[in-house]
Amino acid sequence: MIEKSKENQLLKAYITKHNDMQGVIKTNSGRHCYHIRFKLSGSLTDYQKYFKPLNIMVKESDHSCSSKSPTYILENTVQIDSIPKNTQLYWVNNEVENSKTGSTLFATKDLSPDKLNVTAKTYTIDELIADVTKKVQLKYDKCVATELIRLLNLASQKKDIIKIDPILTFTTEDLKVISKDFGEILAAIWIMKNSNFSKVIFPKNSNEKLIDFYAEKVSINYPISVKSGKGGKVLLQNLIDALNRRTRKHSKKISEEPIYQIIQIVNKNSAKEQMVIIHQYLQTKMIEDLATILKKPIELIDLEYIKNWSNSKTIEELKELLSDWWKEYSQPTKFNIQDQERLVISPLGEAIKYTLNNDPKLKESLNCIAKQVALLQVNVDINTKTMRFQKSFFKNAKFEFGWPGYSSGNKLGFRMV
DNA sequence: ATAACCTACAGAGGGCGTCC
DNA sequence: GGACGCCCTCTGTAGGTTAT
Repeated sequence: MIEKSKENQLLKAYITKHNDMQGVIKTNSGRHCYHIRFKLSGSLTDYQKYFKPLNIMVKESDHSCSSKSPTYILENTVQIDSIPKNTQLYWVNNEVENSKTGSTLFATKDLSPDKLNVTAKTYTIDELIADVTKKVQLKYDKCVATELIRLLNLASQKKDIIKIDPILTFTTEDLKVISKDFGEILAAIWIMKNSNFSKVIFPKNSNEKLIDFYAEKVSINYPISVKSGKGGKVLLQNLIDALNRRTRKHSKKISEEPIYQIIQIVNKNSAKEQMVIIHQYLQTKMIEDLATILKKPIELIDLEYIKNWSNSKTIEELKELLSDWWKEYSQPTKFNIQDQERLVISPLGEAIKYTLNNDPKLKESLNCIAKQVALLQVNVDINTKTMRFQKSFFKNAKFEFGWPGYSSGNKLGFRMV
């Protein structure tokens, strides 16, 4: 394992500078270990060729910095300025064709409306199919483009379950990415056909998080959200942003909602901090019990204290101290960790959604707000043989608090159930 | 420029109810 | 009583943004 050092920091800066000149864009990711991350296509021989002018050689790495993309070691063969000879730095090549897992055809978001350049413009079904067809033909080779175009045309049918015959040649992993990103475009085509919308418009990606597109009927734009597979959670903040965007005549003021204080806590505090503070605000039994274990008054417990406390003990000691508490509320399963506060914060977060969902006032308040935010959620699920669509009206749906979990780093959210 | 933080996207896999 | 599928909990990645 190569640790971060003054020397490889310099090496990273040196490579970054060269990449910038070559137009190779760096991807920011500081996870797991100190490394540099950028895309380079080809094989090891091609990489050697790329790095040769820099007097850097590429080696296979026995340590992996990413489970999706391969890790290599970059090493300078001569001294470069103040970088000593043989300084090593991990490099993650996130070029999609080299992915170890997942799709090897489509990188994350490559098939999204934003990347396909169809945002901020209104489309009828035919216009959308025509434009996306053109974009896909430019971007992918004939085989891939043909299959994607088949999907576009198939989505324009008046049924929920659409048979794909002959079956698709994509792998299951490709199909996940297609469902997730291309699904937004397919859903737009499907909903126009199946709910008599005349046009759709995709907002610019940066603008709206919860709304994937707007569909037009009799000159009114209705917000629509798309989920693929089992669907993810949505941040509470997105709810508020979406509501502030469109003022409704009969909607109550958000600040009068019981959920308002929770939202404030979620907004003002980091993902980890809020898990402590919400428990304190709601005065849960769980935080009382934790206070007993920590031997610290509830109001004096904060993230900093939990960090210091948990990281001053061994994992075995923590298991002994916390096992009853975990058994009562939420059981973590990952123990091979550096950030030992996880063993306290993760259960607090996993448990808080139940506390919130079991509070009728809060849950009703969440539902009241969420129902106003969009017209429809369209679920898309694609496998090699079928494409399934399902629509749910927000006003008839039920919502719950949910949390994507500690390792995601996300704040408290909600989802349609 | 870098490290740390944040967010969108979820998936993996085990428990558990149900069917044969 | 084993197979199967659903559902829930816990775990995860890629890529963008912010603070220093």
